[in-house]
Amino acid sequence: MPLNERAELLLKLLIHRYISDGHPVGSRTLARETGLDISPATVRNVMADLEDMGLIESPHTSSGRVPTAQGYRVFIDTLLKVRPLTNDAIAEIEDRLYSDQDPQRILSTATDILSRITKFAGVILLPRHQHTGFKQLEFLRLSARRVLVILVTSDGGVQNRVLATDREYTESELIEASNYFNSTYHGQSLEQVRHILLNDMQHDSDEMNRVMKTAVQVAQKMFDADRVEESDVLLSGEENLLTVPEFSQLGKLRELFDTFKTKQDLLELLAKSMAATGISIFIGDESGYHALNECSVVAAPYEVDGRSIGTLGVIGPTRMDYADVIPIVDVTARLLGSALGTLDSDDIAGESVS
Amino acid sequence: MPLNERAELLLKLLIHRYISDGHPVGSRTLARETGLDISPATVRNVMADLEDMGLIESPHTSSGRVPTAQGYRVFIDTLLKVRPLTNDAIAEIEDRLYSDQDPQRILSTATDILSRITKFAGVILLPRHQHTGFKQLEFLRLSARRVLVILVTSDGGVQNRVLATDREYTESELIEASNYFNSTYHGQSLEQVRHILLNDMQHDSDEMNRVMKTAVQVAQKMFDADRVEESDVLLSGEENLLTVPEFSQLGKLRELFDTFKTKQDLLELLAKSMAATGISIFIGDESGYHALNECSVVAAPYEVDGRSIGTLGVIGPTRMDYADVIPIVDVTARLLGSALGTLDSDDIAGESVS
DNA sequence: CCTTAGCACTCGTATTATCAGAGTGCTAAG
DNA sequence: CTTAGCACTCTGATAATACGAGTGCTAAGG
Repeated sequence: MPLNERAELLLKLLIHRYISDGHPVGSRTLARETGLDISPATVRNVMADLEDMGLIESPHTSSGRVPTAQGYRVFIDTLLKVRPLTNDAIAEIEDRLYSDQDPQRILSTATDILSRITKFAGVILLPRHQHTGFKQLEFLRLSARRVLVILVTSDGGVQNRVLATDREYTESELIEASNYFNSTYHGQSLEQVRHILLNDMQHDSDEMNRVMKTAVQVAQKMFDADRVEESDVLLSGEENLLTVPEFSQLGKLRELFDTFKTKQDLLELLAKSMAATGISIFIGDESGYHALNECSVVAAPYEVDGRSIGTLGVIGPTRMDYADVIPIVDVTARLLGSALGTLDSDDIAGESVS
Repeated sequence: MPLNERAELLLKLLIHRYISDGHPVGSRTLARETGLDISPATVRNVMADLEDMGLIESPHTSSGRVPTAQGYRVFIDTLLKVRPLTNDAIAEIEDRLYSDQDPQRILSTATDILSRITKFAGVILLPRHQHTGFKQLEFLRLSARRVLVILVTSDGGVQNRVLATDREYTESELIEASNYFNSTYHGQSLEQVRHILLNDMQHDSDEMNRVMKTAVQVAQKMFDADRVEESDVLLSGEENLLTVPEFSQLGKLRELFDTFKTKQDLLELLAKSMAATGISIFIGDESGYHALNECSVVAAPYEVDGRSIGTLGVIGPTRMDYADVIPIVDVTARLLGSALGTLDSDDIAGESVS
């Protein structure tokens, strides 16, 4: 069931039209739109075909047609010409991303950029720390039984956590411990470190001296806590969705915001995008999540050193201007990747992970 | 213009009734409600008086009456009997707040508690670090020109920031610097430290050795950055407001969420509450912020060691059940204070701030 | 002087009817 | 295959209507 040229043209025009003014579009309008000398009746025939193929539908017996998720899919995959960003726009994104040194803040800047430019919600799947390198671990004694553990990763990220310890450690024990730890695990990936730690815990503790045990125990706790953490998704600009006419029913909106709050579904969806290469687009119910029924998600992984470490994207109504949104997501992902990469290469020679 | 007993009773009943079902309440309903043998006409006379006093108003010429902001004010100040929390409920809040060691997370748990229980939005003004004590500053060399600065405060809080430095510092310089810094400023309040730092910068640098300068410069940067930071307000449960009938107009809602996003107004409002003692309640436009027109904010400062260090509260529609919300805010503030205080006293003897 | 019954009046809301406009599907002719 | 014509459907706006709830006022009664 290949589309002939005219059907393609009409589908494309219909979607453009629908995206730009949001009303179902009828045969007369569409006939005028083509520029060709073609009558509404003819258009109606073609539209009937498109409807049979499941690409468009009419909300009511007699109002114009509206694209279905499948219609958008065909449109995006085969008909869409994206509208590249101007150099100015690119430079502006770049400026904002490069104006900070702290990876955590850069990431949140990225979602902010996405939501501000698109006027929808920006979302980002934070880097999975398993794939980044271990760089440094420091212990700071806060009080008798509370130790602050600071983990520095090769991408310049810093995490800290206050741990309640089982027994009291002295200042010097902790220093020794961190020295031991840093020299032992230097240059490994976090994933590897975690594995080794697990092993070390299984070997009976006799082989290890007390200091090693200290370090391992404390670090183990830290890694454990890190795994549980579900703050892996950052969202911003949700408020933009309030004024999107598609979401004018408060019930829908509530459902959507609840989904945003738990983040679980978003996380899974973005994980899918990360597994793919390039831009992923989930249209309407394609995502499989009920709350995202009327939403589309445009996402792209961002890479450092040629490896995808996370995904960012935009969540908006299915009726969004893909030609605009796609390049924005694309460019932001690239620039974010290189902004993070820059931090990386800023490391002292010899400390980068192989 | 004092209210006689019957007028008070009627105002109270009217507000209760309005709070519970949201419809303007008329004379017949109210007459029935009293239990007294009183006719609707009599009630109407009283209502007319109350309207003259500005305590109630009718949305339209002929529908029942609704309390005005001023009416709520009188109600809350003189007529309201709060509904204390059950011991179970208190214990539950306590459990959640005490189940964590990290002040940052405890604070965010607090807003979560507020929003979950009240079904409105929870908000918290984070502790003003100026008033807490300085405890420890550590420098960690990340790369040639990037230093991680870790500031530990006496309340157990940890802040870290990556700084790009003007020149390269060696590992040992940094250690010396932090030693110098920690011994010099030990036990001072952050406020004091900041002041001394400012002074130190003004004295011509000749009097200071290089290490001192290092520490001061880096710390100065850190404090500066901290001051600018406007992440002083934490909000949660905004999505609860989506289903509040009062906010069914998307325009209003959008305005509200924008206010939430910038946080500036909330910050000012909560600052007012912190200046007061005990529960503050801002009803409707009393707050002075247009977006909060139809909202009330119930807030209470939380104290550690008898000193208010922040404020938490609930943002909901003016028509909220104050009898429930007030004790929730009150109890949460108290428990949060003591939860944070516990962390404090956990410090090793001699390290607490006088 | 306070209370109350009665009554006319005002609005808001829901229901219904009506009508114009937009669009469709079908048929038959070019 | 295209197109004109036509009957039909459905939406949305507008107006008419009726109804219910509630008010304010007045006048009578305690």
